[in-house]
Amino acid sequence: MIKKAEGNYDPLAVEKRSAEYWVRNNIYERLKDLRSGGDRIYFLDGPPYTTGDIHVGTAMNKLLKDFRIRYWRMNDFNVRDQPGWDMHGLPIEVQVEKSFSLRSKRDIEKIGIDKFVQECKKFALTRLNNMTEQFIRLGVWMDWASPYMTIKPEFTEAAWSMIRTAHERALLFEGERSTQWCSRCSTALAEAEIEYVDRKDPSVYVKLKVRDSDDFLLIWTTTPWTIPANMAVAAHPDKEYALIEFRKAGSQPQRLILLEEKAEDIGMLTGQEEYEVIRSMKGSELAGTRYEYPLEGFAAPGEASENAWTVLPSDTVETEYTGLVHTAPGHGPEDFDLGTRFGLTIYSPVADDGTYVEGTGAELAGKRVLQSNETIMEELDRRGLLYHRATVEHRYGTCWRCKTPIIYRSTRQWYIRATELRERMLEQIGGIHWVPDWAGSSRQAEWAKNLKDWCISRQRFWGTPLPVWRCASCSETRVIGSTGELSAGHGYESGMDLHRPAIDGVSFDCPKCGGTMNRIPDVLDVWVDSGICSWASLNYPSTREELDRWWPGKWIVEAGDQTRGWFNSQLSTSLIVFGRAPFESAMLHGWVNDAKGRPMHKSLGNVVDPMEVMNREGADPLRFYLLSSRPPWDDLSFQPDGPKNASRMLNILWNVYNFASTYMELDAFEPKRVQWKTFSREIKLEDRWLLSSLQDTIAQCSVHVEKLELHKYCRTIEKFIVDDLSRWYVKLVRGRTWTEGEDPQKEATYTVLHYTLTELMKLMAPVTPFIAEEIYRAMNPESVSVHMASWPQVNEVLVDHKLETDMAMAREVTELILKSRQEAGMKLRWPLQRFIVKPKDDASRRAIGRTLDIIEKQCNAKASKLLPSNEEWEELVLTVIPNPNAIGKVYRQWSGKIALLLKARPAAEIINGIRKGSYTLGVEGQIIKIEENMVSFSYSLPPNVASVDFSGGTVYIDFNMTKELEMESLAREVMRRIQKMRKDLGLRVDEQVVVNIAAGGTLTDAIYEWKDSITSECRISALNMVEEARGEISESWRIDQSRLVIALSRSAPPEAEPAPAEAEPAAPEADEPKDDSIVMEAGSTYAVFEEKPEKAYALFTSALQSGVAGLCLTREFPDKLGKKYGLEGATVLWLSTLSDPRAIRPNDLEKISLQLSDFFARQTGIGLIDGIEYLVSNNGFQTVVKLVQHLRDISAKSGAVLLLSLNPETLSANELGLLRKEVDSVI
RNA sequence: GGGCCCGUAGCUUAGCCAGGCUGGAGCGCCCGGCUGAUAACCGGGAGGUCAAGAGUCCAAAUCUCUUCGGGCCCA
Repeated sequence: MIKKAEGNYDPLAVEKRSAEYWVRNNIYERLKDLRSGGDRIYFLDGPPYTTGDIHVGTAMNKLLKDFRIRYWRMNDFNVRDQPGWDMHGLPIEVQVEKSFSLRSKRDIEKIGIDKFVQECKKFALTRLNNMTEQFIRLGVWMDWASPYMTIKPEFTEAAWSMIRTAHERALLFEGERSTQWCSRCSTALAEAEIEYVDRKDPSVYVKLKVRDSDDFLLIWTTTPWTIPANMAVAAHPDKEYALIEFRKAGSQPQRLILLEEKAEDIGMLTGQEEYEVIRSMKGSELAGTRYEYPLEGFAAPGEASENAWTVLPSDTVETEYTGLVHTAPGHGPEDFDLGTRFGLTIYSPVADDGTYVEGTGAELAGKRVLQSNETIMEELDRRGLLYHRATVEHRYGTCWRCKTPIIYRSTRQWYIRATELRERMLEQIGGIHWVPDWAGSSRQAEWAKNLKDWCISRQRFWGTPLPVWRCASCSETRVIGSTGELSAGHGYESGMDLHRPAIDGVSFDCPKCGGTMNRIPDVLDVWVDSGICSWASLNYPSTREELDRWWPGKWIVEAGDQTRGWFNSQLSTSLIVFGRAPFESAMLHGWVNDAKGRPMHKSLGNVVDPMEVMNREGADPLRFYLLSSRPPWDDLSFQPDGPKNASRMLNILWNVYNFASTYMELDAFEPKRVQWKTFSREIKLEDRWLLSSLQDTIAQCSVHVEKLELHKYCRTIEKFIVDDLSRWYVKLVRGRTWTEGEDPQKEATYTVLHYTLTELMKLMAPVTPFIAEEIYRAMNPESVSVHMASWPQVNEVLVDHKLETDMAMAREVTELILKSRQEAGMKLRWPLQRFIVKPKDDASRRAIGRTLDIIEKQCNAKASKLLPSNEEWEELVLTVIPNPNAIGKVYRQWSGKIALLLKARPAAEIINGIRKGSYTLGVEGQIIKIEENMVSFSYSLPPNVASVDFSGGTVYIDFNMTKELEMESLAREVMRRIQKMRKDLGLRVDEQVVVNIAAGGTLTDAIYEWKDSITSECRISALNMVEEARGEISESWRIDQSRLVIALSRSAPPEAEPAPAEAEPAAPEADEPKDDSIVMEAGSTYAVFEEKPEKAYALFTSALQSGVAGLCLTREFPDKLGKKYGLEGATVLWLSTLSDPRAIRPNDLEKISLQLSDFFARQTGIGLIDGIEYLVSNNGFQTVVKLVQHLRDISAKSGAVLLLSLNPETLSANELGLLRKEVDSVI
């Protein structure tokens, strides 16, 4: 049975209920079972890093995944949805270092690698659990029980195997290169681990003295700390350089060699007054120029070679600054290349912790390089070699975790020859389906074109060990590809942890020289771990089974920054192992920035915590907001109000659900019992319209979801809920649900609402899974879960586009009339006399024609009229406008009089006359002929009528009030106030009340006139006009100028739930004095006037005890009544709208009459009617009196006793008098 | 410096690919209404040089180019 919604929309409560339901009933597992036979989809989760808490970006990321997985499942796919975790690497090492207060790598070695690594593992696992909880709270359904983790042995094996394959294919090499290095972490970093930030650095112009000359080469650099390692100067061979003499008063002239075109700019830097080009030369001519090492004696220079400290030609030099580039092959990557080409010493006097090594020079050794810029600049200045210094702000790389600025330093590292993979990678990128397409065709392809060799070794601890062993004596190397191979090593133990330091203890005998091979102590770049996850998580290469079943992945989705990250690492590793991409399609999603569009950073203090948002607004609102506000691939500026607004929309949905379920429960609506035949007969225009609109919504949502335009999907749903369902449909059908008793049209509404909510919840299940589950299950108590339902399909039978456009026109007209009413200051509660529609064509006429009563009702108009197309409304007033000029020309002195006469005549008569030929008037005995040019005509609106144009014509709105309308308006004002008071009293919608009103004048008249409507509309059992109004609550009101006091009381004590037997007091029968003084005669009718029906029941039970048959018609709950009075042997007919076999609807008078008549006709028993007032309020006084008369006559014939019980306060004096007349005696 | 994305009301945005109605919404603001879906909701109003400039076209928010600003990726 459908139950009323649980209170107002409380996202947190709904989410708790749904989440608990899912866990308690294993819904997720059952869903997977349900879809296990479907077509397979391998979804690949990009593993988040286990560093702490989820943030809005990761929430967005998982949301997109969750959405698509749920959608796939609703389309019967069997989805592999294993989530993953990236758990190795520097970020965790850095955090663990902090927790141990360690400051360097050496400190780690001091406390022991084992302890450190164990702590890293513990850290990662704790964070993993924490983050899992958070994703679950967000409503993400993935296989949280068995995620893949990059620290597991199968990942180590897969990584080793990949590296072994790379080695076999000659794609693995060790080389000395200029490496991006973090001095704090003492390790190399890959491109993907570098974060670029704006940073201020020195901008320095340094003079290098040309040998055996007074000329200087002018170089520019931002890294003075690399000058000790200077080995050469680069110049572009094709550019024009010049030797220039700069002159300035009070200074020695200086001769500098630089790019000729830059002479003026450079001169201005130091305020040179004039310059002279002594000699121009090409860069190629400059090549070979020897200069003096600038820091001789201060820093130790690198080892000399033939080209050391000379100008070298290089095409990479740009025409910026001086065009002469300081070259330190031990540092910059281009410098390194140039140095290698010209046989320079690769000199890097910097240790792995970023300090100058011993022997660099007394003032430098042991100093941090980045802090030595100043020392070096001062020294250069002292030597007269500093031409100019300033600062520059530029983008500079920092370590992704500790934010230390990177340095370039030449080291020996292990590389994957990614450059070899480039062509194949581009080809694969072209074959992948990218969303949006520029993500692949432009971005990823652009990245791949610039692909560099991948440095995979790190000098750290917490990571997958590099599987390379090397002989200490002969340097023979061996790459291990599996634990199988490893097991042949010394120190290997079965099942051993493959991490450092345990793995470092495994050694091999050198096959070449018999020496000992030890592992190179490096670990792998973490991007290797995540790069191989598509097969490592399938336990390949240990077994092939899962790989064959699933691989390659169907779809991945990550933020745009993964172009260089996960997208790249997956493509690279997969090309090595399988020669193809590991996924078929990829989607890019945007970043979630702060409200102003700036990226969220702890340092900026603008980070939004998704858990906080969920705890405040709820997960469903957050989800809906994140998906609805922008296309997934655009960046999103997170608005603090966003989730709140989404919640407001969901609240409207909830209100619709609340509305539907309230009445469904009240009427015990059973969707299964609805018969199509009845339904299709009773269905009304607005029902068919909503059903059609729903089909549109389904169709559009399906298209949007297929195109992954989730924002459009969300907006389509929002529009349907707010505009169509709530603002229009519910408004239209409100009246139907308010009718009492069985009503096929009401049932049709329920059916439509039930179907609509059910389908809508299926549509919403992927985006707001919690509320969708609650409403879906409330509507379909026998169903297990909305998430096990199938994605809705359009039912073509229900589509009616014509009706939709017609209804749109009806809404347009309604809105215009309402607007017009508002402008006229006429409240909606006051009935409008009428409106007239003048359609401009037949189509509009048909549209308005079929929806006219809807418009009428919505505008609260008593009547309306639809004119034939293009026909003018006959009540428009035709007025004649005399033309004094034309009249005066002919009739001179009479012209004023003629004009007056014309205006006094009916305009229609005049126009008809003129049309027929002429119209004549008599003025002072003269016949005056009115010519066509003497008058013109115009239509004007009758008084108090407004006209508004709409797309299909014009509407005339008649605002004229009549006495009757005013009465009705006042009555409605009274009703509204009673309704408000009912609510204040906290009554159920179907509960009866007694109302006493003290009012005067017109108001009293209005109330009398509309009494029937007021009593039925407000469920009043007795409405009394009194001098002084008293009741449970009373309130004083003002309507226009009149005042009134309304008092309101419950007519019966609130119906309590049937209480457990032991709580119920013992039947009071024995204690109650029986009133034996009254003797009831057979065939008579008695009325008992009493506040509570005690005497009546006493009489009834005593009669029963004498053995006669009894029948009781009551509003009381039968069980309760039985306990109280012990009505053995009596039939109880229960007046109630609830569905219960004993219940009989209070407004079903025919049935009531039938059953009672049947009883009274057959025997000489006693019948008690308790609750006359209830019958009165449902059927009107007159009708009930007729029933009483009818029963009285029957019982008089058969000799039965009819007993009526009623509270005299509930009827007016007049009514009581009338009733008295109908009975034999009043007790 | 290059590649890509974005720029529409105070804020968040639809429309742009396939040029053509009065550039639609939501939030906020102001004014009003409704009252048994109601700690809700509904209507109206004010608020736009569609980032700027140029071009194509009968017609440009939409197509092209340039510039400026923001983001991502890379030099």
